[in-house]
Amino acid sequence: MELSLDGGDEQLTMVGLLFECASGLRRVFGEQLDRDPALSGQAFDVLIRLARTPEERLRMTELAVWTSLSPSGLTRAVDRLVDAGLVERETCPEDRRGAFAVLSDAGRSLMAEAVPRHADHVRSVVGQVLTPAEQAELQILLRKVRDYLRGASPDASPDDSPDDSPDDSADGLPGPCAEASTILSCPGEDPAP
Amino acid sequence: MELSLDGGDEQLTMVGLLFECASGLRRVFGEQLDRDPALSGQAFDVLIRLARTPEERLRMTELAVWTSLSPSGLTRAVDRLVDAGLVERETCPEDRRGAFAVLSDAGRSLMAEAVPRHADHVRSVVGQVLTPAEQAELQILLRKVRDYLRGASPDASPDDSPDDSPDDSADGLPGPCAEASTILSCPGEDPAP
DNA sequence: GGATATTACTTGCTCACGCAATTATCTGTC
DNA sequence: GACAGATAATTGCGTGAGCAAGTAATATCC
Repeated sequence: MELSLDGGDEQLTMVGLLFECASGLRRVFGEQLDRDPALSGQAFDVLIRLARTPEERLRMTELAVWTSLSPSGLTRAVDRLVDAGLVERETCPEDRRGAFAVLSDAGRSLMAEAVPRHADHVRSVVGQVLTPAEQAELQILLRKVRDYLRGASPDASPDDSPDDSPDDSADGLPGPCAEASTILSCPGEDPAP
Repeated sequence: MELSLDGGDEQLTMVGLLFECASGLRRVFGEQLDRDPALSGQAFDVLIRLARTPEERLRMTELAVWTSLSPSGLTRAVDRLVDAGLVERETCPEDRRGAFAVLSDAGRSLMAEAVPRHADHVRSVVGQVLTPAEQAELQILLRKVRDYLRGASPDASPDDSPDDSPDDSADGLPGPCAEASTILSCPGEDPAP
């Protein structure tokens, strides 16, 4: 049985390619990042997210969304970073259930050194594969997918909150800028200044 | 310090978006697949790879590459599938070190039911986000990235293996279909083989 | 022909992640 | 003001993944 090969599964193929690219890039960049002693790819992901936030602090929940981690996963990740001295926890005065993860001085200076190096690496790799025009095109397409996924996040049930319509731009997430997670982006401004 | 926000990091942003898309899609499709008992996203990935191979059998090493898994990771994954009765191990007569993973009858019939359903789901999601033209474009771009990563896998020297051409039919793998891993396979942030 | 290196896979160990349950706090209703 | 329900984060537990080391068979070299 041939299970519909050929061109009948363009979408399946596309998704497969996307997964393959993600894991390949993670490997390539992870290897580079791990040259810094205590800087796994995951750690870098969390740290750059903080570094690129106005006051270098984010609520745990928000950080979890940006890093595509579950709440518990983020708790452990931050635990490790706190142990490593790169991040500090701070309780939220307005809502005492909440906690901020804040970049420490050590974290800031580590990132000041690591980010440009990593960015150069990424630039060089991407530059070898795609022309600037292609890069721009790919970014647009991926952003469409990402925006859709943000909206469809919780569950595609008809019974829940009105925030999952496919075209909305206000899905309860951080600011207008809404950028990529894992390795970068530019969180515009804070939701609740 | 602001760590070069703004438009200076287009490539970094792009890679971040790609990671975010991958993990979002993995979540969405994984949820659906897990409705089948004993069909994790990872399992599906291995199985579809086998199902789409001419004789429904692949050497462990090859399968590891296609699924973006480490050799040990694949060994365990196949162990689970063997326990579940979906795959069988077969020793290679020409090279007695080697082993084939072969789709079992149960595996074949499971996939015969699961693949079309999954493909419909993927089609429907992708169709909601991208026009056919955009899908085609995205696929082309991702394939470029994937092909580069295949070459850069072991060591990033410019003269890589003649592995597979853009339409991949020449990498010793399933002929005309030869596509990406299909669902899932995120090896976290660790370097592979 | 026999020692050495290489390849193909497996096993031991450790660790990161997600799910489910838990604790503490906030919100809403009466 | 007190109780029910929702929300933020953490912890217990199980699982899947990678690295390093181990085993077996093959390839290479003298």
